[in-house]
Amino acid sequence: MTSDNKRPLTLRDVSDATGVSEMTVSRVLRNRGDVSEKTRVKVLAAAKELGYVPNKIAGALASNRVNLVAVIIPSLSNMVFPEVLTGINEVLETTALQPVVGVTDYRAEKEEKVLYEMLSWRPSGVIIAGLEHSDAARAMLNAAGIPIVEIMDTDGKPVDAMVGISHRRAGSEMAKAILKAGYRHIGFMGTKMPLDHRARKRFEGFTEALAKEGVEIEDRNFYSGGSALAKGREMTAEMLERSPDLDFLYYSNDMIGAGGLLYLLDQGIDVPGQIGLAGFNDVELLQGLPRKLATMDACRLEIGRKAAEIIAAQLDNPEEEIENRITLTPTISYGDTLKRR
Amino acid sequence: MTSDNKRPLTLRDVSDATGVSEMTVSRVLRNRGDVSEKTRVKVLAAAKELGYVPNKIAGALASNRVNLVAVIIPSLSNMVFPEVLTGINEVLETTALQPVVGVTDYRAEKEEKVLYEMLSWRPSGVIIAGLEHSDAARAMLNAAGIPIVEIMDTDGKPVDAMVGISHRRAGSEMAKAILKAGYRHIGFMGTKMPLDHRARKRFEGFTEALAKEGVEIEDRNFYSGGSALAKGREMTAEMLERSPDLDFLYYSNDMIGAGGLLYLLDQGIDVPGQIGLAGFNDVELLQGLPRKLATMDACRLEIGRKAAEIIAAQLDNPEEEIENRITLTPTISYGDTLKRR
DNA sequence: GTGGGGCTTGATTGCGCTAACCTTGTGTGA
DNA sequence: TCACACAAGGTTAGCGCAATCAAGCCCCAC
Repeated sequence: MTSDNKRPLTLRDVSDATGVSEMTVSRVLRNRGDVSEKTRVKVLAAAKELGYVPNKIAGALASNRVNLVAVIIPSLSNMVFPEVLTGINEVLETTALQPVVGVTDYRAEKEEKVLYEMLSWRPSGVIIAGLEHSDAARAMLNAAGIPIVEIMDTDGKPVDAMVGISHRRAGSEMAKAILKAGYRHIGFMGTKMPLDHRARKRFEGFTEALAKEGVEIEDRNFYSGGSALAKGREMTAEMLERSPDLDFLYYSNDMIGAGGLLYLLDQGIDVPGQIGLAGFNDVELLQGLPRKLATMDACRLEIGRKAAEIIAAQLDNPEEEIENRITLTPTISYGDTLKRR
Repeated sequence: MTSDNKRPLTLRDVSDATGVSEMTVSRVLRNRGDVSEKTRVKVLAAAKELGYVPNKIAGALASNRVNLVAVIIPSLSNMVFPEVLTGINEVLETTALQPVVGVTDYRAEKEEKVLYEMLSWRPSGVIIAGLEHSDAARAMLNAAGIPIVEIMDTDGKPVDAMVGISHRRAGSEMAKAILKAGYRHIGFMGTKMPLDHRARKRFEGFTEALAKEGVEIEDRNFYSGGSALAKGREMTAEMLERSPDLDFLYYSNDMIGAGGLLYLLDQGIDVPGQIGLAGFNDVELLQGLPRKLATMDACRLEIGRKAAEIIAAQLDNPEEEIENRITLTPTISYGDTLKRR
């Protein structure tokens, strides 16, 4: 506990110290209404001297305005969501809004809890990852009466606005690229995450596109926990032991893909001649690998930016109709591990 | 904007719907005070049916209690702070407290702004990275009248409590280990971050310990921005070109160290025979590298846990004197790149 | 039957601030 | 010289909820 345990300061204290009314102090601190330069200076000096910090709780209650935007995401421990946050921040910094982040760990019941908790602070908007929510969560979003943007994914119906990419399409595009390059014996590796709907959709899009050409995934492997890079190595070793005839490995994220790549290079296997590889996400990390992994970028920064822009625009002018169903197009990057015919 | 734009619900609405007073509804929703099972059930049903979400702003103002803990960190884009957050979360989840994260980008003026913003919501405690703050920030922390824990670093004087490691000592320990292993021609690579005080302290500790043995750093290189892995490669290539006699490279973080390692292996250089390597942080990523980089773990999870425990304990019982200056001891991990004599 | 104790519920008040209105003082133009 | 506009600042009334205290109710022991 820090030193001086006196009663916390209020507008009243600043008012007493300067001789002007509380209202005038409030006006000065918010830069609102007409205040003479003289009193403005005096009030600011006193507030600073006393160390007064306005109580936003009281302010929010009185004005019925809260400059917070709830941002609800599944995880902070891979690079994808921090980058989305960066995009959100970039835009919100140009406004009076502030993001507040909640993490769900990919669990619907936690999402519900976090959402409830955040809504109880009456934010001005919500940015939430995914289109899949519990009925209760969806009901809360509907009833909140504030702008809602669902991000990352556009394969489904949003509550209000949405910004993302089609993961189904991303999977299918990658499948087409792989087939076009001439690979036919394909293995898949991913996370053991029934609740990661976007990974699931990519997988579905992938297998469907293969099926159209009469190709089936010949082996698959899932992991959970641990270092993704190490897991990528392990799983790849296992899979090639089990299915030595594979000529392509598709990884549900770049990190395990990088692990697989490092393993294959260690083993002296010809990549992409004997075996081709691809991941997903285009993480920065890949730039430093001995060979560049084929991947697809997920437009993370752009998703964050657009989502924040939608919130800001709606708050700015609720009447205005703006584009609020945005599907971005991820670009495939062939790198050095997906040979083109 | 979501559908029904009616006036937001209040306790009053639930009260009207059930026929009991607002106070009783409040009691039910907070599980506070004696309420008969019958009315409890009735009220909960009505609240759920209406989709009522309590207004914490009003609640906080009335009760003068806010169950938020402000967590202020420099960045989310490397793995170190998310892991600290995980530790904080683990502990706070066992309490009624909730973390709220603010990011400073290693800039003092932004730290000040973020702190001011967070304090204006009157949190119950603050966890803030580092011991270096602007005078204004320190004044705010002092005047806040709530538990403050400064984390990561213990080389300095805290405002209140602190939990971390001595980065100066971490640097010096690594220097000793390197010398003991017989290396003498040492290069250093790090981030171009005058404001990362912990990196600076490690560097100082490192050079001082070397100096004691009459050894000086022979070359150094700093980077900013871009993929750390790629930068590690580039800088290492440059440095070895410039100073081919180096026999050890010390990196200020594991990510650039990993880049350097991959580069040296590519070049067929004998690691650790010809050149030894070490990084800092013990990131999970290292597990998947072809060779394990020597490093030092920064006790990130534990720092988060302990910090949260201190906050929780102080709020629980402000009188109780608890250990609030905790210096953890990082353990050095030799991996495969720091040969021992 | 009756007084008292515990359980349950209700009424009042105010948290710190801001929206909306109101008052005062000053300068300006006809 | 006077009316009037407008800038500068004050007054009043809540925002939605929880602390506090008071009141109602029921049941049991004596």
